[in-house]
Amino acid sequence: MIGRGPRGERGEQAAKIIAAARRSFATRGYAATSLRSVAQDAGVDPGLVPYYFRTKTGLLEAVMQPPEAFGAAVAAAAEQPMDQRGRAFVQATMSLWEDPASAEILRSIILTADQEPAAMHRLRQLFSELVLAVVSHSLPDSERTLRASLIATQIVGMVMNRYIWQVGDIATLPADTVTDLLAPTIQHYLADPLPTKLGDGWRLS
Amino acid sequence: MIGRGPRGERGEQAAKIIAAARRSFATRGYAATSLRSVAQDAGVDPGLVPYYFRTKTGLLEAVMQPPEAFGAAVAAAAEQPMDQRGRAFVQATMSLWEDPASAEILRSIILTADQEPAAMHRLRQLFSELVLAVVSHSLPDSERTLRASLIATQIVGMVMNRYIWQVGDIATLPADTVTDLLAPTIQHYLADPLPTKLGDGWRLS
DNA sequence: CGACAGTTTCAGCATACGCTGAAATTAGTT
DNA sequence: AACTAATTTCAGCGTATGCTGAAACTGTCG
Repeated sequence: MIGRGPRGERGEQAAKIIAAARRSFATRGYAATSLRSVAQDAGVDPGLVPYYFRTKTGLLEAVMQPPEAFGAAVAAAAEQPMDQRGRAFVQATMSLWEDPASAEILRSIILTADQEPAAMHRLRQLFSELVLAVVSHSLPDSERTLRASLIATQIVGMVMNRYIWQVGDIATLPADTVTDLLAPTIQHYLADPLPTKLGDGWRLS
Repeated sequence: MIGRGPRGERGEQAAKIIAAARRSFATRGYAATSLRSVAQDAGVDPGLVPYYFRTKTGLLEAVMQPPEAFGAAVAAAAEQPMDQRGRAFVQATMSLWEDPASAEILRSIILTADQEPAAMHRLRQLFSELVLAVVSHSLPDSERTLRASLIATQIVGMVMNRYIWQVGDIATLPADTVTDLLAPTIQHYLADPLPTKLGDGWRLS
Protein backbone atom coordinates (compact mmCIF):
# COMPACT_ATOMS: atom_id res chain seq x y z
CA MET A 1 0.00 0.00 0.00
CA ILE A 2 2.94 2.32 0.72
CA GLY A 3 4.30 1.85 -2.78
CA ARG A 4 7.03 -0.20 -4.41
CA GLY A 5 10.75 0.33 -4.59
CA PRO A 6 13.58 0.17 -2.04
CA ARG A 7 13.01 0.96 1.60
CA GLY A 8 15.63 1.94 4.23
CA GLU A 9 19.15 0.52 4.21
CA ARG A 10 20.24 -2.34 2.05
CA GLY A 11 19.62 -5.71 3.67
CA GLU A 12 17.19 -4.32 6.19
CA GLN A 13 14.29 -6.41 4.93
CA ALA A 14 16.50 -9.47 4.61
CA ALA A 15 17.48 -9.12 8.26
CA LYS A 16 13.84 -8.89 9.31
CA ILE A 17 13.12 -12.06 7.34
CA ILE A 18 15.99 -13.94 8.97
CA ALA A 19 14.85 -12.88 12.42
CA ALA A 20 11.29 -14.02 11.78
CA ALA A 21 12.45 -17.30 10.23
CA ARG A 22 14.68 -18.02 13.21
CA ARG A 23 11.77 -17.48 15.54
CA SER A 24 9.57 -19.82 13.54
CA PHE A 25 12.15 -22.54 12.89
CA ALA A 26 13.05 -22.53 16.58
CA THR A 27 9.45 -22.98 17.71
CA ARG A 28 7.24 -24.59 15.03
CA GLY A 29 10.16 -26.32 13.30
CA TYR A 30 11.35 -26.26 9.71
CA ALA A 31 8.76 -28.33 7.85
CA ALA A 32 5.89 -26.68 9.68
CA THR A 33 7.12 -23.21 8.74
CA SER A 34 5.91 -21.67 5.47
CA LEU A 35 7.64 -18.90 3.59
CA ARG A 36 4.39 -17.00 3.55
CA SER A 37 4.04 -17.07 7.34
CA VAL A 38 7.66 -15.97 7.74
CA ALA A 39 7.02 -13.01 5.46
CA GLN A 40 3.92 -12.10 7.43
CA ASP A 41 5.76 -12.30 10.79
CA ALA A 42 8.49 -10.12 9.33
CA GLY A 43 5.96 -7.60 8.03
CA VAL A 44 7.26 -8.04 4.53
CA ASP A 45 5.93 -8.99 1.10
CA PRO A 46 5.95 -12.79 0.51
CA GLY A 47 7.85 -12.38 -2.75
CA LEU A 48 10.84 -10.96 -0.91
CA VAL A 49 11.74 -14.28 0.66
CA PRO A 50 12.55 -16.11 -2.59
CA TYR A 51 14.09 -12.89 -3.85
CA TYR A 52 16.71 -12.72 -1.09
CA PHE A 53 17.18 -16.43 -0.35
CA ARG A 54 16.12 -18.18 -3.58
CA THR A 55 14.84 -21.34 -1.87
CA LYS A 56 13.54 -22.46 1.51
CA THR A 57 16.78 -24.27 2.26
CA GLY A 58 18.58 -21.07 1.27
CA LEU A 59 16.67 -19.31 4.02
CA LEU A 60 17.56 -22.14 6.38
CA GLU A 61 21.27 -21.71 5.73
CA ALA A 62 21.02 -18.00 6.41
CA VAL A 63 19.18 -18.75 9.65
CA MET A 64 21.87 -21.21 10.76
CA GLN A 65 24.69 -18.80 10.07
CA PRO A 66 25.73 -17.60 13.54
CA PRO A 67 26.91 -14.07 14.42
CA GLU A 68 30.62 -13.52 15.07
CA ALA A 69 32.21 -15.18 18.11
CA PHE A 70 29.24 -17.51 18.46
CA GLY A 71 30.80 -20.30 20.50
CA ALA A 72 33.85 -18.36 21.58
CA ALA A 73 33.26 -18.91 25.29
CA VAL A 74 32.82 -22.63 24.77
CA ALA A 75 35.96 -22.86 22.68
CA ALA A 76 37.84 -20.84 25.31
CA ALA A 77 36.92 -23.41 27.95
CA ALA A 78 39.14 -25.84 26.04
CA GLU A 79 42.16 -23.78 27.17
CA GLN A 80 41.50 -24.26 30.89
CA PRO A 81 43.75 -26.57 32.90
CA MET A 82 42.60 -30.15 32.76
CA ASP A 83 41.22 -30.45 36.27
CA GLN A 84 38.84 -27.50 35.86
CA ARG A 85 38.03 -28.00 32.21
CA GLY A 86 34.92 -30.12 32.70
CA ARG A 87 33.17 -27.52 34.80
CA ALA A 88 34.35 -24.67 32.58
CA PHE A 89 32.92 -26.43 29.53
CA VAL A 90 29.53 -27.01 31.12
CA GLN A 91 29.43 -23.42 32.32
CA ALA A 92 30.22 -22.05 28.87
CA THR A 93 27.66 -24.32 27.21
CA MET A 94 24.98 -23.22 29.65
CA SER A 95 25.65 -19.54 29.05
CA LEU A 96 25.46 -20.11 25.29
CA TRP A 97 22.01 -21.64 25.69
CA GLU A 98 20.81 -19.10 28.24
CA ASP A 99 21.33 -16.38 25.64
CA PRO A 100 18.02 -16.22 23.72
CA ALA A 101 19.61 -15.22 20.40
CA SER A 102 22.05 -18.12 20.43
CA ALA A 103 19.44 -20.55 21.68
CA GLU A 104 17.17 -19.65 18.76
CA ILE A 105 19.86 -20.60 16.27
CA LEU A 106 20.74 -23.82 18.04
CA ARG A 107 17.09 -24.80 18.42
CA SER A 108 16.55 -24.22 14.71
CA ILE A 109 19.43 -26.53 13.89
CA ILE A 110 18.31 -29.27 16.26
CA LEU A 111 14.67 -29.18 15.18
CA THR A 112 15.69 -29.35 11.52
CA ALA A 113 18.56 -31.85 11.70
CA ASP A 114 16.38 -34.84 10.88
CA GLN A 115 14.68 -33.19 7.89
CA GLU A 116 17.38 -31.29 6.03
CA PRO A 117 20.92 -32.49 5.29
CA ALA A 118 22.22 -28.93 5.62
CA ALA A 119 21.09 -28.77 9.23
CA MET A 120 22.56 -32.19 9.98
CA HIS A 121 25.84 -31.03 8.49
CA ARG A 122 25.79 -27.91 10.64
CA LEU A 123 25.16 -30.04 13.73
CA ARG A 124 28.13 -32.31 13.04
CA GLN A 125 30.23 -29.22 12.46
CA LEU A 126 29.29 -27.68 15.82
CA PHE A 127 30.04 -31.03 17.43
CA SER A 128 33.64 -31.09 16.24
CA GLU A 129 34.18 -27.35 16.62
CA LEU A 130 32.98 -27.15 20.20
CA VAL A 131 33.00 -30.57 21.81
CA LEU A 132 35.99 -32.24 20.21
CA ALA A 133 38.14 -29.20 20.95
CA VAL A 134 37.75 -29.67 24.69
CA VAL A 135 39.37 -33.10 24.81
CA SER A 136 43.13 -33.37 25.35
CA HIS A 137 45.02 -33.26 22.06
CA SER A 138 47.74 -35.55 23.37
CA LEU A 139 45.50 -38.62 23.38
CA PRO A 140 45.30 -41.24 20.61
CA ASP A 141 42.60 -40.29 18.11
CA SER A 142 40.31 -43.21 18.95
CA GLU A 143 40.19 -42.23 22.60
CA ARG A 144 39.82 -38.54 21.78
CA THR A 145 36.73 -39.02 19.64
CA LEU A 146 35.25 -41.50 22.09
CA ARG A 147 35.59 -39.12 25.02
CA ALA A 148 34.18 -36.30 22.91
CA SER A 149 31.20 -38.45 21.96
CA LEU A 150 30.51 -39.31 25.59
CA ILE A 151 30.61 -35.65 26.53
CA ALA A 152 28.27 -34.90 23.67
CA THR A 153 25.70 -37.38 24.98
CA GLN A 154 25.57 -35.73 28.38
CA ILE A 155 25.41 -32.20 26.98
CA VAL A 156 22.85 -33.02 24.33
CA GLY A 157 20.67 -34.81 26.86
CA MET A 158 20.69 -31.79 29.13
CA VAL A 159 19.87 -29.52 26.18
CA MET A 160 16.96 -31.65 24.98
CA ASN A 161 15.37 -31.90 28.41
CA ARG A 162 15.98 -28.32 29.53
CA TYR A 163 15.85 -26.20 26.39
CA ILE A 164 13.96 -28.19 23.76
CA TRP A 165 11.32 -30.18 25.60
CA GLN A 166 11.40 -28.44 28.99
CA VAL A 167 10.83 -31.70 30.77
CA GLY A 168 11.84 -32.66 34.30
CA ASP A 169 13.56 -30.84 37.14
CA ILE A 170 16.54 -30.04 34.92
CA ALA A 171 14.32 -27.63 33.00
CA THR A 172 13.45 -25.44 35.96
CA LEU A 173 16.60 -25.43 38.08
CA PRO A 174 18.88 -22.36 37.99
CA ALA A 175 21.69 -22.63 35.46
CA ASP A 176 24.47 -22.74 38.09
CA THR A 177 22.78 -25.63 39.85
CA VAL A 178 22.64 -27.56 36.60
CA THR A 179 26.31 -26.79 36.15
CA ASP A 180 27.09 -28.16 39.61
CA LEU A 181 25.18 -31.33 38.85
CA LEU A 182 26.67 -32.09 35.44
CA ALA A 183 30.24 -30.88 35.81
CA PRO A 184 31.45 -34.05 37.58
CA THR A 185 30.10 -36.26 34.81
CA ILE A 186 31.75 -34.21 32.07
CA GLN A 187 34.99 -34.15 34.04
CA HIS A 188 34.73 -37.93 34.34
CA TYR A 189 34.33 -38.42 30.58
CA LEU A 190 37.11 -35.92 30.01
CA ALA A 191 39.87 -37.33 32.16
CA ASP A 192 38.96 -40.38 34.24
CA PRO A 193 39.99 -43.84 33.11
CA LEU A 194 37.36 -45.55 30.96
CA PRO A 195 36.18 -49.16 31.26
CA THR A 196 38.99 -51.36 29.94
CA LYS A 197 36.93 -54.03 28.20
CA LEU A 198 36.15 -52.37 24.89
CA GLY A 199 35.48 -54.08 21.57
CA ASP A 200 37.81 -54.51 18.57
CA GLY A 201 39.76 -51.42 17.72
CA TRP A 202 38.65 -49.71 20.87
CA ARG A 203 41.14 -51.09 23.34
CA LEU A 204 42.55 -48.07 25.07
CA SER A 205 45.33 -49.03 27.44
CA MET B 1 -8.83 -52.09 -10.02
CA ILE B 2 -9.66 -55.20 -8.01
CA GLY B 3 -13.04 -53.85 -7.03
CA ARG B 4 -14.53 -52.28 -3.94
CA GLY B 5 -15.76 -53.82 -0.71
CA PRO B 6 -14.02 -55.47 2.25
CA ARG B 7 -10.75 -57.32 1.90
CA GLY B 8 -9.26 -59.94 4.29
CA GLU B 9 -9.77 -59.77 8.03
CA ARG B 10 -11.14 -56.76 9.80
CA GLY B 11 -8.44 -54.26 10.69
CA GLU B 12 -5.97 -55.69 8.24
CA GLN B 13 -5.78 -52.51 6.18
CA ALA B 14 -5.69 -50.38 9.32
CA ALA B 15 -2.66 -52.34 10.52
CA LYS B 16 -0.89 -51.83 7.20
CA ILE B 17 -1.54 -48.11 7.45
CA ILE B 18 -0.16 -47.92 10.98
CA ALA B 19 2.98 -49.80 9.96
CA ALA B 20 3.59 -47.49 6.99
CA ALA B 21 2.91 -44.40 9.08
CA ARG B 22 5.33 -45.54 11.76
CA ARG B 23 8.01 -46.02 9.15
CA SER B 24 7.42 -42.55 7.72
CA PHE B 25 7.05 -40.69 11.02
CA ALA B 26 10.22 -42.35 12.28
CA THR B 27 12.27 -41.29 9.26
CA ARG B 28 10.83 -38.24 7.49
CA GLY B 29 9.08 -36.93 10.61
CA TYR B 30 5.47 -35.99 11.28
CA ALA B 31 5.01 -32.71 9.42
CA ALA B 32 6.88 -34.00 6.36
CA THR B 33 4.64 -37.06 6.14
CA SER B 34 1.46 -36.82 4.05
CA LEU B 35 -1.55 -39.06 4.45
CA ARG B 36 -1.39 -39.79 0.74
CA SER B 37 2.20 -41.01 0.90
CA VAL B 38 1.36 -43.20 3.89
CA ALA B 39 -1.50 -44.76 1.95
CA GLN B 40 0.79 -45.37 -1.01
CA ASP B 41 3.49 -46.99 1.17
CA ALA B 42 0.82 -49.18 2.74
CA GLY B 43 -0.56 -50.16 -0.68
CA VAL B 44 -3.95 -48.83 0.26
CA ASP B 45 -6.47 -46.30 -1.04
CA PRO B 46 -5.85 -42.76 0.31
CA GLY B 47 -9.43 -42.48 1.51
CA LEU B 48 -8.91 -45.30 3.98
CA VAL B 49 -6.65 -43.23 6.20
CA PRO B 50 -9.27 -40.66 7.25
CA TYR B 51 -11.81 -43.48 7.32
CA TYR B 52 -9.96 -45.44 10.02
CA PHE B 53 -8.23 -42.62 11.91
CA ARG B 54 -10.40 -39.56 11.17
CA THR B 55 -7.54 -37.04 11.34
CA LYS B 56 -3.78 -36.95 10.96
CA THR B 57 -3.31 -36.60 14.71
CA GLY B 58 -5.64 -39.59 15.08
CA LEU B 59 -3.21 -41.58 12.99
CA LEU B 60 -0.36 -40.25 15.12
CA GLU B 61 -1.99 -41.49 18.32
CA ALA B 62 -2.44 -44.93 16.82
CA VAL B 63 1.19 -44.93 15.76
CA MET B 64 2.35 -43.99 19.26
CA GLN B 65 0.27 -46.72 20.91
CA PRO B 66 2.84 -49.36 21.83
CA PRO B 67 2.27 -53.12 21.72
CA GLU B 68 1.78 -54.99 25.03
CA ALA B 69 4.73 -55.17 27.44
CA PHE B 70 6.48 -52.36 25.60
CA GLY B 71 8.85 -51.17 28.29
CA ALA B 72 8.52 -54.22 30.50
CA ALA B 73 12.25 -54.94 30.57
CA VAL B 74 13.02 -51.35 31.50
CA ALA B 75 10.42 -51.35 34.24
CA ALA B 76 11.75 -54.67 35.50
CA ALA B 77 15.22 -53.14 35.91
CA ALA B 78 13.69 -50.99 38.65
CA GLU B 79 13.34 -54.14 40.78
CA GLN B 80 17.06 -54.92 40.80
CA PRO B 81 19.10 -54.34 43.97
CA MET B 82 20.35 -50.80 44.21
CA ASP B 83 24.02 -51.43 43.46
CA GLN B 84 23.30 -53.11 40.11
CA ARG B 85 20.28 -51.07 39.13
CA GLY B 86 22.13 -48.44 37.13
CA ARG B 87 23.71 -50.96 34.81
CA ALA B 88 20.48 -52.97 34.55
CA PHE B 89 18.56 -49.86 33.53
CA VAL B 90 21.02 -48.90 30.84
CA GLN B 91 21.03 -52.46 29.53
CA ALA B 92 17.24 -52.59 29.34
CA THR B 93 17.03 -49.20 27.65
CA MET B 94 19.58 -50.26 25.05
CA SER B 95 17.73 -53.46 24.23
CA LEU B 96 14.50 -51.48 23.83
CA TRP B 97 16.17 -49.26 21.28
CA GLU B 98 18.03 -52.05 19.53
CA ASP B 99 14.67 -53.63 18.70
CA PRO B 100 13.64 -52.04 15.37
CA ALA B 101 9.90 -52.17 16.08
CA SER B 102 10.24 -50.38 19.41
CA ALA B 103 12.76 -47.94 18.05
CA GLU B 104 10.34 -46.94 15.28
CA ILE B 105 7.70 -45.99 17.83
CA LEU B 106 10.12 -44.10 20.03
CA ARG B 107 11.65 -42.28 17.07
CA SER B 108 8.19 -41.23 15.91
CA ILE B 109 7.45 -39.78 19.33
CA ILE B 110 10.75 -37.91 19.59
CA LEU B 111 10.60 -36.49 16.06
CA THR B 112 7.04 -35.28 16.65
CA ALA B 113 7.29 -34.04 20.24
CA ASP B 114 7.97 -30.44 19.25
CA GLN B 115 5.15 -30.25 16.70
CA GLU B 116 2.18 -32.05 18.27
CA PRO B 117 1.02 -31.78 21.89
CA ALA B 118 -0.08 -35.42 21.82
CA ALA B 119 3.48 -36.57 21.15
CA MET B 120 4.85 -34.29 23.86
CA HIS B 121 2.34 -35.74 26.28
CA ARG B 122 3.35 -39.27 25.32
CA LEU B 123 7.00 -38.38 25.88
CA ARG B 124 6.37 -37.05 29.38
CA GLN B 125 4.36 -40.16 30.11
CA LEU B 126 7.20 -42.48 29.07
CA PHE B 127 9.54 -40.39 31.18
CA SER B 128 7.61 -40.99 34.39
CA GLU B 129 6.66 -44.58 33.56
CA LEU B 130 10.17 -45.73 32.79
CA VAL B 131 12.71 -43.36 34.27
CA LEU B 132 11.03 -42.23 37.46
CA ALA B 133 10.27 -45.84 38.39
CA VAL B 134 13.94 -46.72 38.64
CA VAL B 135 14.72 -44.24 41.43
CA SER B 136 14.40 -45.38 45.04
CA HIS B 137 10.88 -44.83 46.36
CA SER B 138 12.14 -44.14 49.86
CA LEU B 139 13.63 -40.76 48.98
CA PRO B 140 11.95 -37.39 49.44
CA ASP B 141 9.99 -36.46 46.30
CA SER B 142 12.20 -33.52 45.39
CA GLU B 143 15.30 -35.69 45.33
CA ARG B 144 13.49 -38.49 43.51
CA THR B 145 12.43 -36.32 40.59
CA LEU B 146 15.80 -34.60 40.45
CA ARG B 147 17.69 -37.89 40.20
CA ALA B 148 15.21 -39.13 37.60
CA SER B 149 15.72 -35.98 35.56
CA LEU B 150 19.49 -36.37 35.68
CA ILE B 151 19.20 -39.96 34.50
CA ALA B 152 16.90 -38.82 31.72
CA THR B 153 19.48 -36.34 30.46
CA GLN B 154 22.15 -39.01 30.11
CA ILE B 155 19.82 -41.54 28.48
CA VAL B 156 18.23 -39.04 26.11
CA GLY B 157 21.64 -37.76 25.07
CA MET B 158 22.78 -41.25 24.21
CA VAL B 159 19.58 -41.88 22.28
CA MET B 160 19.83 -38.68 20.27
CA ASN B 161 23.45 -39.25 19.29
CA ARG B 162 23.23 -42.99 18.63
CA TYR B 163 19.70 -43.62 17.36
CA ILE B 164 18.36 -40.33 16.07
CA TRP B 165 21.30 -38.47 14.57
CA GLN B 166 23.86 -41.26 14.40
CA VAL B 167 26.66 -38.91 15.31
CA GLY B 168 29.95 -39.69 17.01
CA ASP B 169 31.57 -42.88 18.25
CA ILE B 170 28.58 -43.67 20.43
CA ALA B 171 26.60 -44.37 17.26
CA THR B 172 28.86 -47.14 15.99
CA LEU B 173 30.05 -48.91 19.14
CA PRO B 174 28.47 -52.25 20.07
CA ALA B 175 25.55 -51.94 22.47
CA ASP B 176 27.34 -53.67 25.36
CA THR B 177 30.26 -51.30 25.09
CA VAL B 178 27.90 -48.35 25.31
CA THR B 179 26.36 -49.97 28.35
CA ASP B 180 29.78 -50.31 29.99
CA LEU B 181 30.52 -46.67 29.32
CA LEU B 182 27.24 -45.18 30.57
CA ALA B 183 26.37 -47.48 33.46
CA PRO B 184 28.69 -45.74 35.97
CA THR B 185 27.14 -42.35 35.21
CA ILE B 186 23.59 -43.64 35.66
CA GLN B 187 24.60 -45.42 38.85
CA HIS B 188 26.11 -42.15 40.05
CA TYR B 189 22.89 -40.18 39.44
CA LEU B 190 20.93 -43.02 41.00
CA ALA B 191 22.66 -43.45 44.31
CA ASP B 192 25.73 -41.28 44.84
CA PRO B 193 25.53 -38.13 46.97
CA LEU B 194 24.70 -35.04 44.92
CA PRO B 195 26.36 -31.63 45.23
CA THR B 196 25.15 -30.09 48.48
CA LYS B 197 24.88 -26.46 47.40
CA LEU B 198 21.51 -26.45 45.68
CA GLY B 199 19.13 -23.52 45.34
CA ASP B 200 15.96 -22.79 47.36
CA GLY B 201 13.77 -25.78 47.88
CA TRP B 202 16.42 -28.11 46.57
CA ARG B 203 18.52 -28.64 49.66
CA LEU B 204 18.82 -32.38 49.97
CA SER B 205 20.59 -33.39 53.19
C1' DC C 1 -33.19 -63.87 -1.99
C1' DG C 2 -33.01 -59.37 0.25
C1' DA C 3 -31.92 -56.22 3.67
C1' DC C 4 -27.94 -54.45 5.95
C1' DA C 5 -23.70 -52.92 8.09
C1' DG C 6 -19.01 -52.47 7.10
C1' DT C 7 -15.42 -51.59 3.67
C1' DT C 8 -13.17 -49.81 -0.46
C1' DT C 9 -12.98 -46.67 -4.29
C1' DC C 10 -13.15 -42.37 -6.42
C1' DA C 11 -14.01 -37.51 -7.54
C1' DG C 12 -13.27 -33.31 -5.68
C1' DC C 13 -13.46 -29.14 -2.48
C1' DA C 14 -11.03 -25.58 -0.20
C1' DT C 15 -6.83 -24.27 1.07
C1' DA C 16 -2.02 -23.91 1.17
C1' DC C 17 2.54 -24.58 -0.62
C1' DG C 18 7.22 -23.08 -2.97
C1' DC C 19 8.40 -20.42 -6.50
C1' DT C 20 8.24 -17.48 -11.03
C1' DG C 21 7.69 -13.46 -13.97
C1' DA C 22 6.77 -9.02 -14.92
C1' DA C 23 5.45 -4.51 -13.76
C1' DA C 24 6.04 -0.54 -10.66
C1' DT C 25 8.85 2.21 -7.84
C1' DT C 26 13.00 3.94 -5.72
C1' DA C 27 17.77 5.64 -5.14
C1' DG C 28 22.04 6.68 -7.05
C1' DT C 29 25.08 8.12 -10.98
C1' DT C 30 26.13 10.87 -14.82
C1' DA D 1 17.02 15.21 -16.67
C1' DA D 2 18.11 10.69 -18.36
C1' DC D 3 19.70 6.28 -17.40
C1' DT D 4 20.65 2.23 -14.58
C1' DA D 5 20.52 -1.13 -11.01
C1' DA D 6 18.28 -2.71 -7.11
C1' DT D 7 14.17 -3.37 -4.60
C1' DT D 8 9.17 -4.05 -3.70
C1' DT D 9 4.68 -5.45 -5.17
C1' DC D 10 1.42 -8.41 -7.18
C1' DA D 11 -0.85 -11.99 -9.91
C1' DG D 12 -0.61 -16.58 -10.55
C1' DC D 13 1.21 -21.37 -12.07
C1' DG D 14 1.51 -26.08 -10.83
C1' DT D 15 1.25 -29.07 -7.28
C1' DA D 16 0.10 -30.86 -2.94
C1' DT D 17 -2.40 -30.94 1.34
C1' DG D 18 -6.13 -32.80 4.86
C1' DC D 19 -10.47 -34.20 4.52
C1' DT D 20 -15.51 -35.03 2.71
C1' DG D 21 -19.34 -37.27 0.37
C1' DA D 22 -21.38 -40.48 -2.28
C1' DA D 23 -21.31 -44.46 -4.85
C1' DA D 24 -19.87 -49.32 -5.52
C1' DC D 25 -18.85 -53.51 -3.62
C1' DT D 26 -18.45 -57.49 0.03
C1' DG D 27 -19.87 -60.65 3.48
C1' DT D 28 -23.37 -61.98 6.94
C1' DC D 29 -27.76 -62.85 8.71
C1' DG D 30 -32.72 -63.40 8.42
